[in-house]
Amino acid sequence: MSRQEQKLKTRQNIINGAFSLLDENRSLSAISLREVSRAAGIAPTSFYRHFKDMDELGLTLVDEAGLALRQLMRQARRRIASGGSVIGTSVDTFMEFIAANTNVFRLLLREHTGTSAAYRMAVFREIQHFIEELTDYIIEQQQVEYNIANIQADAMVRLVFSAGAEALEADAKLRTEIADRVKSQLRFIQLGAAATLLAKVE
Amino acid sequence: MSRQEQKLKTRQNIINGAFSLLDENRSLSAISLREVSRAAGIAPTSFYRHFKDMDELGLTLVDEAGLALRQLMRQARRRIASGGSVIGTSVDTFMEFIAANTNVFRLLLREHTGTSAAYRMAVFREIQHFIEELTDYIIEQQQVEYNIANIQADAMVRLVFSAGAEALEADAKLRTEIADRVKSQLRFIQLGAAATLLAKVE
DNA sequence: AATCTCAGCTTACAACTGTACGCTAATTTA
DNA sequence: TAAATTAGCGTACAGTTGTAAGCTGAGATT
Repeated sequence: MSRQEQKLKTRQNIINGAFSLLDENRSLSAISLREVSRAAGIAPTSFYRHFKDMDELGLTLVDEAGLALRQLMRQARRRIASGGSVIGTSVDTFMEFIAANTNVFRLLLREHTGTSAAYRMAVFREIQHFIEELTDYIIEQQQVEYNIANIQADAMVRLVFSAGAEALEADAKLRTEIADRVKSQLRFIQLGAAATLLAKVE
Repeated sequence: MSRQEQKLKTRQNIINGAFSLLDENRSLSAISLREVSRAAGIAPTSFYRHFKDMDELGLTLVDEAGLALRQLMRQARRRIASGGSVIGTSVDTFMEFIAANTNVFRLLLREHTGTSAAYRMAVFREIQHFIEELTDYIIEQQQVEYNIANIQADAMVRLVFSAGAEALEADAKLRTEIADRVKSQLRFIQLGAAATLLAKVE
């Protein structure tokens, strides 16, 4: 194996090791450089050959999580395109994502309100990106003006994320209840936004 | 001063000291027993005369925060009763609360998705309580059935909390923008819920 | 083949943590 | 007044942390 390949592999070991430590009771600020190194199978000081410090690793992890989020959005669209209700399919896809990428979602959720301003802003940017994509989609689908679509998308994303947070700790049965509830809530918003639009046209 | 009085005072010093440490970059799990003791002006080991461990102190802090939340609800009601729009007044009162009790709100927000299951559940209960109160209020005001009122209240509380999180890091100008946006979102939900109700009646 | 580069290692240290143990001094109780 | 209780203190210890310093050996370059 070439030197470059080996280095990339170790880097990935560090990233995977870090994600594996981010379970239900550890946040980024609670995992130590030494732990991550241990999980990656390297000496603590070797960590510095790959990342300046834990903050740099943390931002890398947030980036990876954002990437996963964008893939999620693409998958939801694909499913809707091949015939599915927009709200129902989106929420179901999101819930599946959470179940399959628990630690990734938890990272976003936790660092969104976490103790590092840099992480908070990084997560904030990823979520804003998500909202913007949804805004475009709503404009396209419902022919609404940007402002209303954006407010609507913002509310929807916040509710879905909040429901996701609750779903993280719920069993299968409770999860479908949570999913049903958030679907109702998204419909309320859709209806309300449409009504507001009509009122403006009059 | 009697022994009992002194003890209560020291206990309060510990609680206040802990709150003062919970600024924008420290969570409950990130403040140490020694720091809290230092802030309270006692020796580290004296801490144990008041709390079994940091977890017990943490739960006490969450309780205090929940108390503040209930007072907030009462104040909003009073203001609405003396002539104010429900949504506008509620949001404004909430935003004032956040500005005046930043660390209290931050505690709730952070521990809601934090690393301790016990804290998460404690905060969850406080928020549920908040949602229940709002549900009753909506039923009373809008004569809606429980189920719809509860889903509506749930969405409203989640959006307001989420907006509050954003407001924590915003300047005055951005804060009013956030407040305006969340007001629009709450109106969407109100309209949507009402429309859903009508559809059911038909 | 000789030299350079560099990922990873070992050792070391100062700083901080929670908490066990036993003491003191002052209030409370008998 | 004598005895009991207890809030708070000082000392001590083992465990963890980040990271500085310098070495090694193998891949890369010339």
